[in-house]
Amino acid sequence: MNSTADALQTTSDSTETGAQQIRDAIREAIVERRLSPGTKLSESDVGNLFNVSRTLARAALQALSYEGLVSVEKNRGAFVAYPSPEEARQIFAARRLVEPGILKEAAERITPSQVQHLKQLLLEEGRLMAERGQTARRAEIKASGDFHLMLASISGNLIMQRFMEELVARSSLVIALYGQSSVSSCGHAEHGDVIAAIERKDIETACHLMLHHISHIEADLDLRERKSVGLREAFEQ
Amino acid sequence: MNSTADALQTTSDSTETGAQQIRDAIREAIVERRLSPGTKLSESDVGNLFNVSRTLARAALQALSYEGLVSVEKNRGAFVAYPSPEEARQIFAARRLVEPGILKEAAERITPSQVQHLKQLLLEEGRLMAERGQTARRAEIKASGDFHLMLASISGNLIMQRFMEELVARSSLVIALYGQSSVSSCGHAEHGDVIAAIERKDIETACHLMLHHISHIEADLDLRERKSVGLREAFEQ
DNA sequence: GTGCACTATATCGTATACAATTATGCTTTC
DNA sequence: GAAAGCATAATTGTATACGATATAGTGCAC
Repeated sequence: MNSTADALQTTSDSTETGAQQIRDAIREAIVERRLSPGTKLSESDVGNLFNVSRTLARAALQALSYEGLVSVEKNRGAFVAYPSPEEARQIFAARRLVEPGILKEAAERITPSQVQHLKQLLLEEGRLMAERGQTARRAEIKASGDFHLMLASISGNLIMQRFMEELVARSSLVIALYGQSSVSSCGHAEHGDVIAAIERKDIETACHLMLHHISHIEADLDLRERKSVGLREAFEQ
Repeated sequence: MNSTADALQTTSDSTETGAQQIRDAIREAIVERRLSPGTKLSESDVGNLFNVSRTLARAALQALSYEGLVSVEKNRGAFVAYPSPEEARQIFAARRLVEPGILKEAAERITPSQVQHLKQLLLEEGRLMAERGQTARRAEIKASGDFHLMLASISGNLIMQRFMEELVARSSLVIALYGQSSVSSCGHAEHGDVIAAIERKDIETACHLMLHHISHIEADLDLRERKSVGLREAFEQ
């Protein structure tokens, strides 16, 4: 769709196979929180929805399970992932572990035009925050994640880029589940601060700001254990 | 035949679905370098080898492609991944980026019994280095990687653990392709040094040792670009 | 009325079948 | 003899079919 998404595609043949298209469509729905955690994704339903056979639907669901966005239970089916509080903590721990390193790499290689691109993304993010519609909120969620993905892309390491895509997507699920404040992507201003630090080549500060930013997102979550785990099962389909 | 599958399957959970078993078997074969990079993995051949249908073979190959161990080309088939020199550099860059962080986490949480376990792994590694058989060499490769995976496991972060599994597996492919010295897993002594530093809680030194260790592995590679890329295509099936 | 057993239904797991695409080899022509 | 084009074979892409497993609904016994 946008340049970011295109840049993230590693080896995309112009003709993506059917399963990949379905996978991407479902992933987008999950990340934009149109699909709630725990929602059952029946192979037949998915197939019917996209007018393909169960074969392709199944392949797409399998792919999403490798990314941690969908959990497939043997002989029971696929569900939009329902990350546990512990899983949520590990996701943010992983982000704190890798994002400073990615930021360092990115700051060393960044070009002026890429800085402009980052600022543009920030502007777009701010514009969407002002709006009040559902679609605007969804676009805002996406833009907020795109900031982190853009940095990974600038770092030039495709492996870290793919890993960040997974972490950002899973973060979206976690926020959907445990987020408290109405402003889900609270760190808009913090994004700007990071860019500013990058621009004046103050990498050390940029890393610290990034770490605080990630911790702030996590701090907005309510990660207390919910009742019994069995209860979750009762609602997951 | 079954004998092959059984021999490869070390920890066969009865609950694992067929495709997963096949995936694990092929992955092990790739990591232990019984399958060379570029080898064609035809769906029919894989299916016949494991006495299953193409459906399961295809699913297993897809799964391996998500891990970066197999590359599937549309309408052309699956091949054992043939990482480019650039890809190899990115793999090691990623390892340098994440392993110090993992090590820090692990060092903070490690228990005395886990230290013993690490030492035991090191001993096993050394024993295998002394032997001269093909199977010993394969086991050595595995043990060498297991050291890094064990640290990830001790860190307690499942996400980083899975990521490290991918990186270690792909490193094995890279070493198979570009490794020069006969001693492929050269860093046996370095593993010991890292453990020693961990044991005396000198985390800073441990991280530095780990970084050097990773760089040493990479330094043993010959990552100069090979002739034309087209040539590779000529041999890959 | 409660609990258990059994059947019925829906969904997943796997195999097979057919369509689409690519690779191969032969023939033909210059 | 070399190159181009067509026909054939091989392989992948996708759909359908059948068996296996879990869920739920019903009826019976107590």
